[in-house]
Amino acid sequence: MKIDPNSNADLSAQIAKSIRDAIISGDLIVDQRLPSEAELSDQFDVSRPTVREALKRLAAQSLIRTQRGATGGAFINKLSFEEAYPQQITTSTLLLSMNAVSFETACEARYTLERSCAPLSAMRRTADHLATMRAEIHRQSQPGLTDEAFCASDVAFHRALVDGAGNPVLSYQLAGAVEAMQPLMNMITFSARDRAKIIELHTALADALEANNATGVDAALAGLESYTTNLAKSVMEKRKNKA
Amino acid sequence: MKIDPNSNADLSAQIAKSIRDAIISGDLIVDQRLPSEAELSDQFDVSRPTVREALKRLAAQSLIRTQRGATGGAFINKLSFEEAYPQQITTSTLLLSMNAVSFETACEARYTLERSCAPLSAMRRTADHLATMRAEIHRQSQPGLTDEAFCASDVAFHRALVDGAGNPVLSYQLAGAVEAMQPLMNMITFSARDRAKIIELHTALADALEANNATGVDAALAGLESYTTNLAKSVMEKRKNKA
DNA sequence: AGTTATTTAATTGTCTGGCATTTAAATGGC
DNA sequence: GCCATTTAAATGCCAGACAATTAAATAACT
Repeated sequence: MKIDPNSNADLSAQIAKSIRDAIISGDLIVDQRLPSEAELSDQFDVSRPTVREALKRLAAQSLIRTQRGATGGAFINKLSFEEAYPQQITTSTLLLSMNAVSFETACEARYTLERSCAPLSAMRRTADHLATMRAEIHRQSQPGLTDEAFCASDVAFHRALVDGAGNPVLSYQLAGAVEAMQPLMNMITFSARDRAKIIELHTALADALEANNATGVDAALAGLESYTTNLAKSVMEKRKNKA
Repeated sequence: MKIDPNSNADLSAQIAKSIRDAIISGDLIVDQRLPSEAELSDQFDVSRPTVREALKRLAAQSLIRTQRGATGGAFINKLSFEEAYPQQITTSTLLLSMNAVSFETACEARYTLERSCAPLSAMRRTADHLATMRAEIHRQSQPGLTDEAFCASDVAFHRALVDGAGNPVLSYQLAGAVEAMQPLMNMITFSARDRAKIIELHTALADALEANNATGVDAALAGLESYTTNLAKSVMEKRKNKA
């Protein structure tokens, strides 16, 4: 392994890329131990701090994990869906907040993706998924619930719907879309009347899912999308008038 | 800012988290300059190498960029969709290869998501999107094309379809699903007959898109999914018999 | 005065060397 | 054979230094 010291990229970035490529290509496999930091600095002909910076880059992407002690070192990490979730959500959240994506666009994407899960979920959802959704509906109808808690429950409800499709890849992809919307949703203050309407649609959704009725689920989601969008629009309108 | 030296997490990880949280919460805004490494090491009461490791972690997630020189430093990076794409693809690819996701599951997720874009794309696709797709179809019918090139063209074709929906959030979410499939698709060797069938379905898809016919697009995608799945199944079958 | 060349200061990038901490294995005593 | 101790290997962290880069301040020259 050799590194070009005349490249405009950092040495640590080059080394990280070199190792990352080896992981992606399959040259390094899960749980395999990388050479020690001292050995790596020999191989790449750089100092140990530089190697360490490279390893931290990889650790930030959950590509490796490190362990101290005699048999320690850096190991290729088995990237799990559970680990990838938060990163996906963080990235999606920042993308939305930094790129001035309109509420409509984000909402459209979210419901478009979610509706695609409806047929599968209507087919495969288990009793557990249904129970989770009913429980969240119940929580949502509690009076003293804060807006944040209401939104969190909303996320949990929709996640159960998505998970009902029984496809982990789908769940992963949807996590970003659904959870990243939460900060945006939190900006909307839900009145008691709005909550009742949302709960009504959630109940219709759960009923349809219980009856394995894909069309009904889809209709409920469409209803939610249009209601949410209109709600957001009127909230924005009010704010503009006040200011 | 204070860091707990007794936590089981690395100091650099804690510092990175502290800064990352400040970015997510909006305390640090785009293009804002972080304190210099020397100042940060004072503030967090750690050494400069430790601060640097923290900054490299953030750089690995494209959350900051650094610049050398008198007015240099670390700046909060505006995370763009373009930057986020490759990371999303890398993560999706590794998730598939490390978690023994079956071809069927991955394929189902990919086409489920893609079909959800069909109605929007049939409504909004521009002439450009259509031209890209026609061009890719033409490339796919070239005789001497390698399997890799054929798959790459396939990806470009489907990406044009997704982009046609005119929703950047949707395009971003789909990028992972579509592109991460490519390595799996590459494992299938396409015979001339298979390619002809795929091109036929692509043509039908483009025709339906040109006619703003959402149902037609959806049908073509459904056809592609079942054809691809069956193809993969028979390839796996043959391999098993040989071995 | 205006323009160009030079110096200076600030900052990141990298290296050397070292010590602290953690962990498992080797060693030794019973 | 079992338990306590030592040892060695590895990561985690630090101090200090120098190199490279960059922009601004300064000086020199026309």
